[in-house]
Amino acid sequence: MIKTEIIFSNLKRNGHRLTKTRKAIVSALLTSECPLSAFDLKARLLDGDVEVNKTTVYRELAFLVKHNVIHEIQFGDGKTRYRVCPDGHHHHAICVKCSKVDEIIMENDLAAHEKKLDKLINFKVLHHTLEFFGLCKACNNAELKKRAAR
Amino acid sequence: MIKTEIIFSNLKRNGHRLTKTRKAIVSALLTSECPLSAFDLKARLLDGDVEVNKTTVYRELAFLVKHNVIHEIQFGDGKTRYRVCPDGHHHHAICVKCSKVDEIIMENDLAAHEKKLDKLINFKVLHHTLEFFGLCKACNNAELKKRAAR
DNA sequence: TTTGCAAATGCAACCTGGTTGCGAAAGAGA
DNA sequence: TCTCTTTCGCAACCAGGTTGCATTTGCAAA
Ligand SMILES: [Mn+2]
Ligand SMILES: [Mn+2]
Ligand SMILES: [Zn+2]
Ligand SMILES: [Zn+2]
Repeated sequence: MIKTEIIFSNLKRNGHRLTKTRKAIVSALLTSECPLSAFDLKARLLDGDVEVNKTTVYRELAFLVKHNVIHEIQFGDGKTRYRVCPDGHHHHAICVKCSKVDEIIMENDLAAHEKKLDKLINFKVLHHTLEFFGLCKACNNAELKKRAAR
Repeated sequence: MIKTEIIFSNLKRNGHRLTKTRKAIVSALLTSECPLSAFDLKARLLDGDVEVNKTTVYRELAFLVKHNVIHEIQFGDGKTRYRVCPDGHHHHAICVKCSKVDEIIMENDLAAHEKKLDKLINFKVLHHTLEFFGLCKACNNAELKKRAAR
């Protein structure tokens, strides 16, 4: 069974409706290579001939977050982005040129640092965010080429 | 020479004016125990009988960021916060209850991880953000007491 | 000390991302 | 098909932040 079907049947099983908006948003987020903002999403739905009001988009996103289907990501540019909940915790490598986003999974995450925080200042970590900003392969190559041409 | 004087004389030396707003904002950020939003700042200036228009606050903050006196911090709640540039790179431990913010300096930061990113996916890291969200000592103690009382 | 000018300020209007109230439309089980 | 909710669209709203423009102010040269 593909991921879309799993999500849809879980929602159904929990007594939620499968509206065209709901299906379209989940599908769009599943097929997107990077997290989407509400605005991005609205545009994408329109590409697939599903016209939805922005209020509906926001409400549907809130619904899907509440039911653990998707989650929010903040890149600090004032726009909340969304993606389908991944199987595990991870971070992001965000290209400052083209905005491409890669998921980063760390073998030994920051558990040791979190324990240290507890010991040193009695701070009990509930969660953390770690984002890397820089140049993706393509953008870095482009940059190098430009520099070589001079 | 105290930090305030160093900052003021640097600004002066670079041909910038020392307006009452500028001095008040730098002083407020220097004495604040945590990063302040534009709104927080405006309120604090008013406490010190310095009334400033919000536009002026934003413009002054932009000026100070541009001249490396302060820098922005994003905690993902839609408000940009500001603090005086610290001497080095660091992270934050943010209490989800009382919003207290502690600076965290890591002995061996994430340089190894950044190198790995380069090797594995050719991503050139320019900078990163790492924030820990959880309960500060006081809030955690309060929580424990509450639970014990039941 | 006065004067001249660029830098800084206040105000009103604007922008963007996101939210709310409410009546109308549409899922889905009976 | 009927009925009960959930969901939808619309218009109005809110918060954080920005812009254009006319006025004021810091400060240094005269
Ligand atoms: Mn992690
Ligand atoms: Mn670091
Ligand atoms: Zn890129
Ligand atoms: Zn706290």
